[in-house]
Amino acid sequence: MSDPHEFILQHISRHIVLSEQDIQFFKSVLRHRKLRKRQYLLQAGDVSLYENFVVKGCLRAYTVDNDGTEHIVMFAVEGWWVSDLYSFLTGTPATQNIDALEDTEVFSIEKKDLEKLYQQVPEFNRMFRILLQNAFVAQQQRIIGSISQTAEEQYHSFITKYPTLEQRLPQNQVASYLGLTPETLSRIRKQQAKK
Amino acid sequence: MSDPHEFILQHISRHIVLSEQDIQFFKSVLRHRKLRKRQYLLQAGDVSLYENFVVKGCLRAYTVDNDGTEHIVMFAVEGWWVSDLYSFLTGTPATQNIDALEDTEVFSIEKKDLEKLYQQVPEFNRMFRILLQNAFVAQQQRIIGSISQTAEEQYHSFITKYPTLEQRLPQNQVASYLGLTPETLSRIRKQQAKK
DNA sequence: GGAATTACTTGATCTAGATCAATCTTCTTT
DNA sequence: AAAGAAGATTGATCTAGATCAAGTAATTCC
Repeated sequence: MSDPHEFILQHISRHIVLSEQDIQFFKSVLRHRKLRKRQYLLQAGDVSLYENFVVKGCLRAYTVDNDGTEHIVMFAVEGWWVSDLYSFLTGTPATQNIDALEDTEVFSIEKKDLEKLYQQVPEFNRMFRILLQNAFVAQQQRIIGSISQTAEEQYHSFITKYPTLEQRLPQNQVASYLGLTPETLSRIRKQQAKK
Repeated sequence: MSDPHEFILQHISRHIVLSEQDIQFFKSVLRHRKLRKRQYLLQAGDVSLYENFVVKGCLRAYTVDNDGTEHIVMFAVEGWWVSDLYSFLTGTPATQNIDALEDTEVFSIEKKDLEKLYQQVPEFNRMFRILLQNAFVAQQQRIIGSISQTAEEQYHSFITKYPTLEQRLPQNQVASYLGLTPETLSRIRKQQAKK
């Protein structure tokens, strides 16, 4: 499994079955890239030209508001796809930044190639349909949490849902994902330690 | 366009092209239903057995928290699809309620039929992939708004994004969608009227 | 068409979480 | 291994929006 192609093909085979020919074509559109920790994969203002699959490491997509505060849109670890989808679909400048929280390896697919892929191997429509359904459900839950739960409840949901992420991420990144300040999250953790 | 089948077929033809045979099969899996205002399409606790397309009227999907407060997950007007997707996919009891804010007509597709549809007319994978991409983008924006904007900013974003919905919905429903109390929304509107 | 729900408004008060500030700890990088 | 940067903690204070309460305006429905 040290071969990165092996890893992505495994992932895909969970949802669709590809012929040897399909696999060859798919591999041919993948561009393998390595990012150092803190390196950008996408900067707000540029157009998101690629859909990216994380092979190793961890990325974050985030926006920066008027007073310079970062707000995390999503994390992407091994097996996740990430881009600024709106920018990718429309060709308009990205509002999101994507950078590496750890040294990271990705496969990137260019938009034109992805379109070709959908045509030549329509099964990929099915795969992304399924992945997007799952993302849709997760996002709805995050929205409901965000509008109906206290900070403490949201944090608790987060660690139950993503126990490994919680281990792996700096606390301030989790705070930003939840829409809290690092101070508030620190206090919540202190509280919980008592129990 | 008074024929409801005409309406849904029009919508679908924006994304995919169907043969006469495909159309016949598609129509055969649609169940047309009418709901009175306030009538449930789905109650939390029941399994979401259908994916529903709104032909006429307006639905809301919402959860109810421990103190009985409702939180709106989404609205669905003409041309939108709605279900408790998690329940629909997994067969587990729904956490969401769906009911009618106006007298409403929908087409419902049973899960088994939808699966058959994906098999017999794989183009539907493509269509739902595209619709889900759009939903993904919209939900990301809602999440970012919710964790980074003030109540006033969120309300402003809402009316710019959904001007017709804003007209059509009771104010307290909009408040609930935004995660605000009706009192707060009322005060925001009063503020804005001054300007 | 009038009673009864349901929706909206306005005021007074409260509170969860933000902000500001200072210190401490843990990683990075050389 | 030491210096610097980034992350975490703790305390004091502030504030946006919630809650509680009471009244007014719209709808709904017999």
